[in-house]
Amino acid sequence: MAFGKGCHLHLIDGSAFIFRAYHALPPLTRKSDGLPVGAVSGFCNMLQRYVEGNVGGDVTHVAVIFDKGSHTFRNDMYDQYKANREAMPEDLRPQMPLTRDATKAFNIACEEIEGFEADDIIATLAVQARDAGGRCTIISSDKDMMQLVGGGVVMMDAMKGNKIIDVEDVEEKFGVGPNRVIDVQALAGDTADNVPGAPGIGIKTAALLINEYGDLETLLDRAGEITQPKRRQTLIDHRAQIELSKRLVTLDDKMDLPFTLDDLEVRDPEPDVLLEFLSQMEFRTMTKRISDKLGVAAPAVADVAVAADAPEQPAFDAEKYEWVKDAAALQVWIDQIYARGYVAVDTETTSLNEMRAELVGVSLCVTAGEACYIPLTHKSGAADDLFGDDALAEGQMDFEECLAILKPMLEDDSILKIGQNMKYDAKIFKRVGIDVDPIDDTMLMSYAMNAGLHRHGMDVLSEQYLGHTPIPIKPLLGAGKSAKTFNRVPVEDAVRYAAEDADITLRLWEVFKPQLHRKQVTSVYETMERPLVPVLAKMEMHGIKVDRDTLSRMSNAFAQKMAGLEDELYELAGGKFNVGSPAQVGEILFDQMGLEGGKKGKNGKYATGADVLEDLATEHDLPGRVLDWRQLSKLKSTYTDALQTHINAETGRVHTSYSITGANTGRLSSTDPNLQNIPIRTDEGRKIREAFIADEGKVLVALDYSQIELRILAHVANIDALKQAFRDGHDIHAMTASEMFNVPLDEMTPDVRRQAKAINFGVIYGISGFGLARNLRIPRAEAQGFIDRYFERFPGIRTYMDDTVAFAKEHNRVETLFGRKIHTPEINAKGPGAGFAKRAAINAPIQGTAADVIRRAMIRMDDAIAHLPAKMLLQVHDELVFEVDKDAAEDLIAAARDVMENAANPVVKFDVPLVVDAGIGATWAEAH
DNA sequence: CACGTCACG
DNA sequence: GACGTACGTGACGTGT
Repeated sequence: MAFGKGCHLHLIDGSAFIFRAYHALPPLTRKSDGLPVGAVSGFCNMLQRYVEGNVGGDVTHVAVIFDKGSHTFRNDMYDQYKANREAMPEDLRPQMPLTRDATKAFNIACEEIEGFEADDIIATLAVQARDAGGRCTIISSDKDMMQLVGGGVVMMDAMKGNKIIDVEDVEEKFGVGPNRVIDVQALAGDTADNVPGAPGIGIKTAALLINEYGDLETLLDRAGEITQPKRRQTLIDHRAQIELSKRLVTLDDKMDLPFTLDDLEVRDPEPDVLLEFLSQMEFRTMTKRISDKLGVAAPAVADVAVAADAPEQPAFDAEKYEWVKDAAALQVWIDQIYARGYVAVDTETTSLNEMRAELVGVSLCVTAGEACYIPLTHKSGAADDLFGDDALAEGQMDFEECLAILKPMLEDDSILKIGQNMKYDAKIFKRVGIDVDPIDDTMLMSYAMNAGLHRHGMDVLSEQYLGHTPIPIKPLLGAGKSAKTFNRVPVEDAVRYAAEDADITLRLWEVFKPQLHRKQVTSVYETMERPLVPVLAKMEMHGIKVDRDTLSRMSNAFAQKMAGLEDELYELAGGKFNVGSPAQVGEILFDQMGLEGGKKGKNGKYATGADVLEDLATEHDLPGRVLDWRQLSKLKSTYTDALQTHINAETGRVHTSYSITGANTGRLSSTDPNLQNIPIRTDEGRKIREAFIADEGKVLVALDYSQIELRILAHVANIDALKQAFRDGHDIHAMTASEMFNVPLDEMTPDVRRQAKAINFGVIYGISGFGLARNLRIPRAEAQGFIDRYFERFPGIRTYMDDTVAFAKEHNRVETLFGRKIHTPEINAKGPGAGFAKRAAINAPIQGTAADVIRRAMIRMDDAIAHLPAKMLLQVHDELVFEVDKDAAEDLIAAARDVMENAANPVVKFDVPLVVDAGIGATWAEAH
């Protein structure tokens, strides 16, 4: 078919795909020869997803366009063009030709031309397609190609869920239509490509000028008419540079191409060619997956290509999983487990909440591909049947009999029990009287190796490391109101699903186990991840007593106050509105009442956050009242109301669940409910802590590290003045203020101290003048002055920050003092993402080291307080909360404080003391 | 289900 | 007024 009306051309920006694939994946190598192939693998996955996404679509022609060589006609114009680009990573270079091979293997046209950038080829093809009366979609988010949009040409951002970028989006980004984009770029320049532009002029100003004068040439000719003197002079002085910039950003859309649009017609992949390539790359699982999809047998060559030392993984086959119905069948599995010495275990239950969940069945796996499920309490009737048959389904072992057989194995020292998120299963087993030990946990292994690269849920891990998409649970359980619990799932379906989870877990373990050592995280995993599982399980199961009446009384009081505020607000606004709707609040403030300074966010709504409303409070009464209402609403809905629903009916206590892998830095996170964000900063909120109480005859004890992150900063950045202040027990913020502002300590004012405190925290967060200015509400220049003075006074801090960022750029990760690795995959990206990654990289070793310290304390705590009538209940990042018999409180404080203050020993010897403050009380409010 | 907002360290 | 910016989390209500 000749390209013409009705045709649709897709042009894929190959380089963008490659770099995304490279940064998205951990460094994989081909087993047989160690060739790096991570980017190729990701590239193939993206192509495959792209192809699948187009099945049934209207695309008639497609090509992947690559850059060729690093020297283009633009370098002849300007030798500094793209001169600030970092060199291509060593392990990416050999993969470049392979991505071309991959494109051809998928039977997609693959084009590159010496001396030209991919962008020029894309421009030429897009124009050809448009002129022929067809449509063109450029798959890229590169702003350099936005000049091409319009007249049937759009862009598509594959990284943002295939968002279409059309003329309107271009106008939003550049403030001018696509035909004037190059004029704006010529003025604004481009840091990423090292296009100079006009100094001091950015996109905003450029768009303003272009819109006023029509186009760049007119603007430059009439530059003398510009009223602002500085701007006028800039344009006159830099005319040549601006004109050069325009030539640099203008894409060549009239190239002579050695092929035509017709050569790009969509072709189906040829299975033999594609699978041959994939198996050469030794993408075993992808070969299997794609051969399944194409409906052909995986080629024998795939087996040949697999290195001899890599045991061939059997394919996943749900039909092979066994339904264990009686003791004899189970015993066969137990015998296998003892012969092997380890087993992957998974439980199925009625709830994700371990304190409410009832055990429904157990699955086991000893060899990849061979797994079983032991259903125990499946019901035969459906849940929604009013007269539902609550009888047990057929073919299930007796519950107690099964547990009696499993218990000795699960508790046997010589049998390693492998789980994915073992804390969950261990708690379920604990509630039926089984102490599972010893354990390994694939989720924690992944976290130790790959924190920051991806999340660590089974679906992600299976997809990433086994190339297998697990059977989804949704279709089995349903969703919304008609959702049922797992004990209502027909046993045949349950066997496939549940046994597969154990199978996946075992396979992941086989992949991860040898990697731990190679990635040098064995000791992190074995000393700071795995031992935390039983510690947290105990804390969570113990829970903390919460008084429902206190909460309920507070809820009522909040409701009354809110109703009063609502009346006042309706009065002020001159009508009813939903105070809880930021959109409506914004309309009232900025449209209806006409207050100044409304800023709209990306979805066109006014921002009405606390900072905005606080600034407006001087103008009008309404914003302040909205803030008061919001505070009450927050306290009521998130705390006094919701906490009541979390009080366990059996224990009368609240049982949170800690996630070990929730935060990339090593911190824990807390859910259902989150007990790490109970209010304390305002008096009203703080009262909620009065509902957290000790059991009769006991008290709550809270111990928290004093300034732990600043102490760690003083140590790692090696700042003598800070270290000495901590040794002397001085007020660290006052000391900082004194050093910076040359104010003697005894003349320190609270305000100066407050500013120094903000700077101290800012440093930990990767300070910027902008951020500090906003925080302190001072002019940006003043904030920058503070920062400059701080670095002048404490030069070690700057060195630490620079070194940390340099380390991150080289290794794509940072480390805590205890060896925890935190990946920063965005650190070498261009664009705003790099700024975030940089600050995160500065913060992570500090926050992470503090997290490691308290983890170590928690792991040692059990033994240290075993002789006391005390239980550890909660962790809040730098604080531990205990419940202890009244008369043993002081003993507990002594023992726990000793553990906490010495938790870094002997691995890290801090130059500063770690200091722990303690409090005792009948409630958490008192104890803090 | 995304977003804005706000609670904590 | 080149850009967009303090670090790390989780839960709630609104509005699509």
